[in-house]
Amino acid sequence: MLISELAVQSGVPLATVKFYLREGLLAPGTATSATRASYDEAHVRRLRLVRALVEVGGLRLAAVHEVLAALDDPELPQHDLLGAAHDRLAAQVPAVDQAALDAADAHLARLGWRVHPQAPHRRVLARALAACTAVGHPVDPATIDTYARAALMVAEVDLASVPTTDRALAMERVVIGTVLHEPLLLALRRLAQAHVSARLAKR
Amino acid sequence: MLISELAVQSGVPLATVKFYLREGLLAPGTATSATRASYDEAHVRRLRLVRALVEVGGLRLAAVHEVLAALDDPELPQHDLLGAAHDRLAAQVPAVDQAALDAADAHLARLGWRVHPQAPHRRVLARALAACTAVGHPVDPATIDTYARAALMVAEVDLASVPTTDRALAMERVVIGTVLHEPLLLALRRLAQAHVSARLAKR
DNA sequence: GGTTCTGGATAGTGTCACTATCCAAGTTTG
DNA sequence: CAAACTTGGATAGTGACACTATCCAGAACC
Repeated sequence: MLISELAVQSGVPLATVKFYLREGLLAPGTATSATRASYDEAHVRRLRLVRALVEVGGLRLAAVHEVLAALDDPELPQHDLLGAAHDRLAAQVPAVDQAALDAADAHLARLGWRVHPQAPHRRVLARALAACTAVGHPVDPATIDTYARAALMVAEVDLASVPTTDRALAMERVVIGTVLHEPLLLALRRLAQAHVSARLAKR
Repeated sequence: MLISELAVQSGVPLATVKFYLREGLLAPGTATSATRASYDEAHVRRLRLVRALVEVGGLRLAAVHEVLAALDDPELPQHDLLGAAHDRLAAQVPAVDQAALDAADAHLARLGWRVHPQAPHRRVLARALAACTAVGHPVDPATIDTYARAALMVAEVDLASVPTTDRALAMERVVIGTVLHEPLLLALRRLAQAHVSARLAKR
């Protein structure tokens, strides 16, 4: 497949395909001559994945880069596939002050969740909690508990659906499950809010 | 309070406070002379809200504008406070093709959720589902059902925590609950994934 | 043999969220 | 009272980001 066909197939403008090649988000095709290269289905898939991560997942290209590096890394230990994906997805989360982190850890301890102390999402949690407090609407522990139960339900189906046989497929599933299912969950939450709200209004 | 004090109090650079005033994200202070104005606690609160929405909620300033307009609109009907907030939060979601929308509606119908056909989150859901399918990992209905149950749990505590007496406070709660609790839920989901993953590895 | 397409290089665009500078008018301080 | 500072308002500049456009010389198809 020529680069122009790749562009058409994937629905990505040619100029953008070239840009992704330059940025290393897409592997070069196999050169068939000095001025020609051929691309295959794998390139189409990769291109679609990049677009999905950017447009639906809201990732920036630097994050996409990290994710793709993880996908393509054959050295990545099978057992910490998820941790690797998470680290690469939240690498750029800014530092938070110790008090906020302690508050987040207190919740995690209450929930009985053992997570790696370097897990970047501890910081995300801490930031979110601190922000709610800062605007005068602190999150109460009972609310956290409900959110946590919901999160646990979701996490269980997420991990259950990861194939155990094919490593490459598992890796891809983890990434897609983590990134592309987020808007899914958020959309469902807002729709559920609308549903519950309508239900309440009817009574 | 002078503008320079407001900047210090809120932790926002003076140049940025001026910028927000220009953009209409912050109400002008009450002029005490031709070259002086005074600001109060309400300005500090508003400034903190704007920063939280931007930094933690990831909203762009145009969306913050919409949200603040809703917060400040005394005409807004009490009963559809949530709908108004949602519409303003997802106004710029691009259109999706009919097939994707139909797929999303099929799920909603199965769940028995009655939502307004103009709810912008139907489109968000449709986009997310379509993206998963496009990259070769379609979401199966059982997964959606679990996500939906989790979303419903969360939505119920969200709405239960909205005060019914103070309209202004209720409005603020809806906005904060919708926007600032999102990173909370996402962080908890990822932490839950790590927790479940560790639990599985131990066996 | 002329049009079309290639990879590679370079430069330009538009959006976004600030950030910096300047100003004349007014206020505080010594 | 004068020097130094601060004010609101206007205007312009910055830097990150994700493209998008143009140009090129050398193939390749027809």
